[in-house]
Amino acid sequence: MDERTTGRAAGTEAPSVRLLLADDHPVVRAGLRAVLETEPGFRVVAEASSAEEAVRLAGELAPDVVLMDLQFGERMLGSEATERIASVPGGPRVLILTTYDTDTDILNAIEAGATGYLLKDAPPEELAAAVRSAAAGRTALAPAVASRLVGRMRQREAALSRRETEVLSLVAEGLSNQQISKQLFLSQATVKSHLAHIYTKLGVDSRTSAVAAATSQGIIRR
Amino acid sequence: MDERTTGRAAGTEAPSVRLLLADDHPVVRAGLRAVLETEPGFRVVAEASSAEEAVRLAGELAPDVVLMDLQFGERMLGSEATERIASVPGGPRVLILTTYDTDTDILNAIEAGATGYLLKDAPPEELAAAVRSAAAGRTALAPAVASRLVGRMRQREAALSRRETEVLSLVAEGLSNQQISKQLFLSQATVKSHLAHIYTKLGVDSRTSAVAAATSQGIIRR
DNA sequence: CGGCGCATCGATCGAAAGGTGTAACGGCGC
DNA sequence: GCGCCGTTACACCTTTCGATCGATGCGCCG
Repeated sequence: MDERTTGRAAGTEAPSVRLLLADDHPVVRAGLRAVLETEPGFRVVAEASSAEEAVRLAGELAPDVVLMDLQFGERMLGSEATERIASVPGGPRVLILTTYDTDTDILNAIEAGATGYLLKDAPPEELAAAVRSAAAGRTALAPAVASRLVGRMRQREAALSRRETEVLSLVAEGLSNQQISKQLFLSQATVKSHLAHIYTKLGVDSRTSAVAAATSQGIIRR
Repeated sequence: MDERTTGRAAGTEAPSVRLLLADDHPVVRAGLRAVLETEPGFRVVAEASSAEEAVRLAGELAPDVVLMDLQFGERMLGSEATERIASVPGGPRVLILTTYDTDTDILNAIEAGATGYLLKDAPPEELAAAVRSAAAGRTALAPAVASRLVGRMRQREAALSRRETEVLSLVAEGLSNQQISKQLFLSQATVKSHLAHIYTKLGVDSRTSAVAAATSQGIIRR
């Protein structure tokens, strides 16, 4: 709530946390820079506007923490960049900073090795605290994210197989069983079979409600 | 790329454009502030974190331009706030600044009286230029937005009626014709009738593809 | 005032989708 | 090796959906 100085004295040797900002929105990068550089103990060493650039700069500059967006323009390589950066043993911690909070996004990011997951509507103090936690190696989750995680763990049924997800995606695009069977070189019976399994797993009983459920849970995008 | 001074001399009488930033993300507000205040001729007089606050501050402070987000937390009152601010005769110009660029969003915003429509991934120069245009009363559209608009005008068929949109939304949530009829106190015949019209207008032939088409065109959300 | 679009309801009929049961095959773990 | 799971596939039956005819009342506009 109230502002208070950290326990450590400031004048020792300035152990600033070195940051890399990765986001495709210039405005967001400027905002993060503004918010974080006013806080003591942070130094933004570089900005990346694409996932590829983030991976490259993370390797070259070896920052302490990478603040990473999950949505980069059209392609969603944010999670992949996270994985590549986080896989380096002594490498930077990766803090995900995104607008959305779908279950699968969160899970994927954590599986990719992210140290924390923040939402962009987080207040500056929360942001700064999370970065400090990440720099120290501690996990940092936004409250909204944390509650989603436990809810997700409680009913981990909704794990569709790769094929099922593929079928459901085509359903979401509006294709009929007929069209899906042709596109995937299957019989309609198989498509129906997949759909029946999907319905059971999602607890629904129609293609449209399956799409609705999967979309709200972030299993399929768009 | 390179920094350069503006053509106008700075010392005349400082006719700064007075700005109100309305966005629910603190980081974005800070970013806008950082980007715009480094440019000469802009002054941020206030920030609003909700649509209601934006309307109130716009009335009290009478800024020249309001930079307005369309998505405020859960409810989408951004367009409503735009309408209320823009309806005042001598009032501020409203510049929409959002992440999404769906057709109906753009159309609604412009109908609500917005002077311009920008995307958050716009580079700082484009942003500053748009604000200057808006302050001068000129319309400012992001290139991506402009091209969408003309494409939209070309095939303006897809205008669903209010009732049709309502039905389609329920379809998108996964309800059956039966359930929709009960929820809207209609007969299934009427629901079917609405759907048939919807299919004709959207050029599709199934509920799922109607949802897909409407979603991609931004007619329905989520 | 006579259309026109919108919203409401009805009936019919064929096609599509969903429910249930059954089964084969390959991979993976205990 | 045996069982579980994912993927593929088929048959039969019921329900739902979509397409195509209708029809009525209402408000708006030229």
